Amino acid sequence: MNLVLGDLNRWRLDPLQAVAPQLRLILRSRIIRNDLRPMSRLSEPELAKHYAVSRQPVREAFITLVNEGLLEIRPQRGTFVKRIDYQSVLDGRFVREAVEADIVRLLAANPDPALIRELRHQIAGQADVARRNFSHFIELDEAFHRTLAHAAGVESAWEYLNAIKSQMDRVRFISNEEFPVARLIKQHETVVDTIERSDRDAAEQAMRAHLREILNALPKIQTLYPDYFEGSPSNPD
Amino acid sequence: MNLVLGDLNRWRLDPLQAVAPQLRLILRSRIIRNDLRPMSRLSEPELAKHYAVSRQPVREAFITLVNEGLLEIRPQRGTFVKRIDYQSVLDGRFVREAVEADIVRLLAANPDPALIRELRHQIAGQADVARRNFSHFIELDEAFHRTLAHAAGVESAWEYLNAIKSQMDRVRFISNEEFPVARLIKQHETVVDTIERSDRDAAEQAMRAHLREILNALPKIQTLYPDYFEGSPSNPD
DNA sequence: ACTTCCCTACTACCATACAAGTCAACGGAG
DNA sequence: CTCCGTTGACTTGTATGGTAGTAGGGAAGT
Repeated sequence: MNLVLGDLNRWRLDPLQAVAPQLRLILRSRIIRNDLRPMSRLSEPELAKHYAVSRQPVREAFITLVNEGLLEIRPQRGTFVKRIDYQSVLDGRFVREAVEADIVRLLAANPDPALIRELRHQIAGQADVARRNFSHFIELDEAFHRTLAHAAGVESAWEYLNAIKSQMDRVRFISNEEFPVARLIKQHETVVDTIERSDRDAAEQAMRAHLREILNALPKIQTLYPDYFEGSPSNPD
Repeated sequence: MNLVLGDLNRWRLDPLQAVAPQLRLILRSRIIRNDLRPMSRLSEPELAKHYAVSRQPVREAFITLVNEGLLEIRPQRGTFVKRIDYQSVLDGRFVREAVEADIVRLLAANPDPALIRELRHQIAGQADVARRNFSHFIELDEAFHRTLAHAAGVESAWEYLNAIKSQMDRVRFISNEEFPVARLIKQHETVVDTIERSDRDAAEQAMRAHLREILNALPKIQTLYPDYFEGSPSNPD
């Protein structure tokens, strides 16, 4: 069985920069976007040949992706795209809710008009691309939440949440139909509104409700694509 | 200038397991315990020779430690123990406060007598080793907080916080004198008491107060050891 | 028909060699 | 003495070969 190459060659390597980090980004993106599917096999030599590099940088990219929970290396057996750990998604969502609830509380305590304007501007952009380009919407969604963290003065806190966001985004890319984009945007608006009128409790609740949205979609998706998950109720491994 | 080897050879490598992960754990532990100090240089070939392995596994261990924010590889220049990013410690603490506040709220909503007993047992152990062995106390402290996460059903959430804990522990190991262990243990007791009597707000506040304790020590330590930090007010890089 | 063993084709892991960039010391020119 | 270019000993990054372990298929034995 050979590797699922797809349109892998859309990506180009910059010969001036180190190869391993570039491969890391490429593979990471492809896994999150479900272009490389769970349990599919990644062959070190095959990828190396395809990019005309040696096996070593490929291997180093693999190692970093193992640390991010996206790959699984089974020694002397092979390297595979990790299935999505159901419980980890739930727990990651829990972490995000806790952190971002505190963030909006901070912001609502002392609303900054410039920030409100910026957020409203971003939301307008989200509405623009809403249905057309789901992948683009996720980027804008990422930017929105990152802006909140930045405004609260805890931007590096957001870095800590990257691995969490990755797993949640994987779920979204498996089946974007399950995510009511219009509603998500409405929730963004509610968050901004409550911050603007300095209603800390309402802002916190709005953010918590927003981040619980995935709880509606997750079970459906797990039922539709059970093979993509592990550690789930119906697939306890 | 050569590497600070110290009593590096206290550690032994198990020839049956892969070398790179073992090196990763050894180096990680030495960095967190401030045995390898910020900005000190780590030489790939020197470490390789010392452990009688090749450069490759050493290099792979380095890469994982870069991802954990403990090392910094400057290409063609050298590999150095990263200085502690002041803002990252603050933001990491912020994340922990948010998450663990929600955790104890969950636990207080439905207190489990068996859990309360277990936690009290752990606290007794903490008091035992309190002054004698600071390193051991930190391990028990880690176990305490992990037990809370486990009981709340979000143990894998705790995994996401590991990198945060690492940086905070580095601060503690730089100068353990600044940390009033007796008070920390008292705060643990307060957390357990409030959970037991199902006082959610009090439990949350107790945990938040507990995790703000490092805010007292951090500025002092930064003043005493400015070279160990970067991104701090007085050392803005 | 079923089990056991071996052989082959893989794999990840490690060792070694090579390439390319960095930096400091040295030495000669002005 | 000062300045600048060169050199050479470092560094990390990449390439490639070798080793041990795994899995699967087929042959031999029960």
